[in-house]
Amino acid sequence: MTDNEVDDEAAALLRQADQRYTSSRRRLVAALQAGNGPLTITQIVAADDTLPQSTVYRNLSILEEADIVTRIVTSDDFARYELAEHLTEHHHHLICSNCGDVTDFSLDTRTETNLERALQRAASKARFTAESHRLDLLGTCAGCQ
Amino acid sequence: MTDNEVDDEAAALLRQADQRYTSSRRRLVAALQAGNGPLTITQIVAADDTLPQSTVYRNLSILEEADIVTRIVTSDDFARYELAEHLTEHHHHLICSNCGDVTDFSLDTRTETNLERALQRAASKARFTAESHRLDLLGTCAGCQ
DNA sequence: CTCAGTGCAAAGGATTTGCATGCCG
DNA sequence: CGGCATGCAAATCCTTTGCACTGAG
Repeated sequence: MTDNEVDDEAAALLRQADQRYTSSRRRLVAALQAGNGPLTITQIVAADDTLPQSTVYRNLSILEEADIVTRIVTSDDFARYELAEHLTEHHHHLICSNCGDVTDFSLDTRTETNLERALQRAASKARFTAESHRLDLLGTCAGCQ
Repeated sequence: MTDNEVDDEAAALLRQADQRYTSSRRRLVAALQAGNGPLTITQIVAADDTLPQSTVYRNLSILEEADIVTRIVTSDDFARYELAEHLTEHHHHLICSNCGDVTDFSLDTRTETNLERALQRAASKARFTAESHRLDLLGTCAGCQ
């Protein structure tokens, strides 16, 4: 999905949620598209310091409710946000235990499909209705070696 | 690993970290063994209300540092704690999006091994040193259907 | 004009910490 | 006895909210 398509989709989703696609919200979506992994509020404010923190928090929460962004928590004290999966590609996270930074990666389709199947089996055994899965790799990033 | 073995191992790890295995700490380890998934501070205090919150927080953090317990964050505002992986079995989590509860599950060895390999490939491609992985299934638990 | 969106500053809530007391070694 | 562990209460810090103001339709 190109940047413009994401933009259009975001506009549609917000309209559907009776929300406007304001300048702040556009800039948030743009910031998230620019990052190569989920971003913290601090990182977003640093990248665009015309956005006050409260606006960032408030709008991210609205974008989350409209299913445009997803909120992620890792282990440190900072929530991170990324574009919702249907606006990107299914992917996973490399989480650096040292600096806390998070970047995206993907598995090959074969592995992903097999995993999906195994998870489905495990879920039904526990009478659990699975909606999605989340897979993180913990370790040390290239910069922190 | 039996409960007693866990206890012995915990004692050894604490000694190694120059920490005592006090009564509060024993009770925390016992509480975590009893649960069939990671527990929140609230759940722990509810299960053993002779433990003051501050002691629970403080000791869990010490136990975490001694590599006896692991701290987990899901999406809600409560951290959860479980026994470290080397004191249990490798497992994953079913996270209920409705009630927030977390329970354990495992994958068959075959799937787990293949996954491990695929992750290793992906990690080295990103010059990331992988230490462990974390796999959660999100959805609705049996009780919340 | 109206009303949602904005920005500041103050409030909220999980978690942490200071300090006096108690207890293990 | 000495020092770590404990428990209470106060402090922290990310996050949320109240309120008055601004701007788009």
